[in-house]
Amino acid sequence: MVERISDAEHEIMEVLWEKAPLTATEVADRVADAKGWSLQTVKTLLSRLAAKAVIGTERDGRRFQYSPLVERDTYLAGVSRKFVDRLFGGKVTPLVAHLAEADELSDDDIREIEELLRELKG
Amino acid sequence: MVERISDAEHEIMEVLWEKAPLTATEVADRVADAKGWSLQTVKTLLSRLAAKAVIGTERDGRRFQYSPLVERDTYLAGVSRKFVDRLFGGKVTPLVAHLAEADELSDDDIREIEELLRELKG
DNA sequence: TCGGAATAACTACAGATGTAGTCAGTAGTT
DNA sequence: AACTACTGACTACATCTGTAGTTATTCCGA
Repeated sequence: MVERISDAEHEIMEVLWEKAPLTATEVADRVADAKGWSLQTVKTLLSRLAAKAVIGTERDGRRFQYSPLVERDTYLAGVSRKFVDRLFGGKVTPLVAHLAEADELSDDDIREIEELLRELKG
Repeated sequence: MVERISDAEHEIMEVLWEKAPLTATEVADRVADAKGWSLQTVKTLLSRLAAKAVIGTERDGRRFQYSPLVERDTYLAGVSRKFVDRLFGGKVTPLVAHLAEADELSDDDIREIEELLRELKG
């Protein structure tokens, strides 16, 4: 079971999933645009993630290199599962149905998903 | 925009979405099995939901009748949107793809979804 | 009418979260 | 060798969350 990752922590993870290892400063640079967090804030989030053993640290002189210890897919699987369980009784179909009815699905989306499902069946 | 509803609060909402209006005691009875919360806890959650204007109260003598002010569908739409935005770049297809690859989709699920999509187009 | 039971309002409190500030050590520069 | 800037470690603090306890009021039954 992957530890709970908060919203802010998740932003950091996305950066590290895209490229790792990175130093705290490098991570801060990459979230600066989107979030405008101070370097200190980023460091706090990195510490918390490291404390949860979701990312690993490797000393590099006076600083650390941070890398994810959890695959993005693994994390997504856990979160998706929880989401579907909590809101749609664990069934994916109602979720898709809901998104469809809420007009979240364009015709293109529908075609894409149909294609995907065809491939799944072999 | 619907206010953020916490996990515990969501449990309460599910009860009220199923049947409303209900008094605090009635709500407590209905979540007792699943969650084992004390009556006080349920009342706190009801107060917080009322403070957020997600449920409404109507005086009934010395007590309150609570009812949802937000439709379940509306709420689900908002939460689903946020979820898909945050984790799948706003695209539903990758979500379905992910669930599929993570073996979260049974053959039956796939058939159901295909059926659903067919209806959507027709 | 009086006392107990029910009920809302208020208070509590620890842990998580978002968002930093401060401090102390170290590496590189002059 | 001394100073400065970078960096991790520790501290801070308001808000949200989960989970109640306490208090004051009010209604119903004896």
